[in-house]
Amino acid sequence: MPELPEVETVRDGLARWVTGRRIATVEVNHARAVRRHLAGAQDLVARLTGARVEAASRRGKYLWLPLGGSAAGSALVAHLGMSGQLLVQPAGAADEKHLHVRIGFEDGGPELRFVDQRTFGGLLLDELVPAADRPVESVPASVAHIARDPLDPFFDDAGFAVRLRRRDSAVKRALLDQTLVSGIGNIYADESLWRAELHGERLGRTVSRAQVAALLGHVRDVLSAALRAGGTSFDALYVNVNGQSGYFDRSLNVYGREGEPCPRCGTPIRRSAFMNRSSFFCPRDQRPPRPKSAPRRAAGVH
DNA sequence: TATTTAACCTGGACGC
DNA sequence: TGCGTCCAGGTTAAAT
Repeated sequence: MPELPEVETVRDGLARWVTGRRIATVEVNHARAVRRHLAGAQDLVARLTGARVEAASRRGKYLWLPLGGSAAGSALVAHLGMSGQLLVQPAGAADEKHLHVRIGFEDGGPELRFVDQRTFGGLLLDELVPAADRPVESVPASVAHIARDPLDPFFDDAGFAVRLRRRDSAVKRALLDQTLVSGIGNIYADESLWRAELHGERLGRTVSRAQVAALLGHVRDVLSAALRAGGTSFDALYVNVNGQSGYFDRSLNVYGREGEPCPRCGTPIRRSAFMNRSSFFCPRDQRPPRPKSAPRRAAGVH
């Protein structure tokens, strides 16, 4: 699934292959893929046509291409959802089964394709606005609510710790909250918590400052290692812009490894349901929090 | 206000 | 073989 390392790998590919090129044609085959562009597919096509791609940027799991020329001040924003792909393909290559948007360029070179099996992802054209915490930086308005990611040099470690430790909900829920810290999904949340020897259901307010600092360090280690491996792929659902899979899945310690021995202590990895998805953890190294005790009856009352 | 849940979506795995 | 059910999970609107 595309989390930060996968999205960054795609961003890097877009920077190499698409930057500096002028858009000639845009074809939208599936309206759901542009549902977040509220003005509609026709408006998206009209505004993109003739625009020049100036760069490829990212915040968390969101990608965007700042535009110049007729669309200056705006950006083509993409989110890959769970199965979205941005592919750079020769213009004559066979269409993918779930090809939803095709963007051709004036130079006649490779085209940019948005392919998405589950259509949780999508594209939109949006205005760029100054970042709230650093106005010299601009982000699409639709991405402004997303926090910086832990690999961002302007990520605020102390602010993250304060907000996390104020929470009356689970640490894993906080890691997945993109308005608190971005780029982390289910896979890297479980891997980071395992490395930090923290159970994901521990409440934020029970975690010490030192534990938060250590957790952030592990998050950065996991994300960086996955980035070096080109991301994690379990199937053909995540690929870079050239259609190649990453290989970090070979380095996963707990995710998807129910019943296998914990690489640290040998205890079988356990799986549990959490937030409508699966959590994988070592029951020995990551002690679950004690369940909340039932409210005591007042003395003498039956 | 803070927190949690459900819906969206498709294809593969699995049981019968 | 074919059918039905479950599962994967990022985001957000709705519910609690």
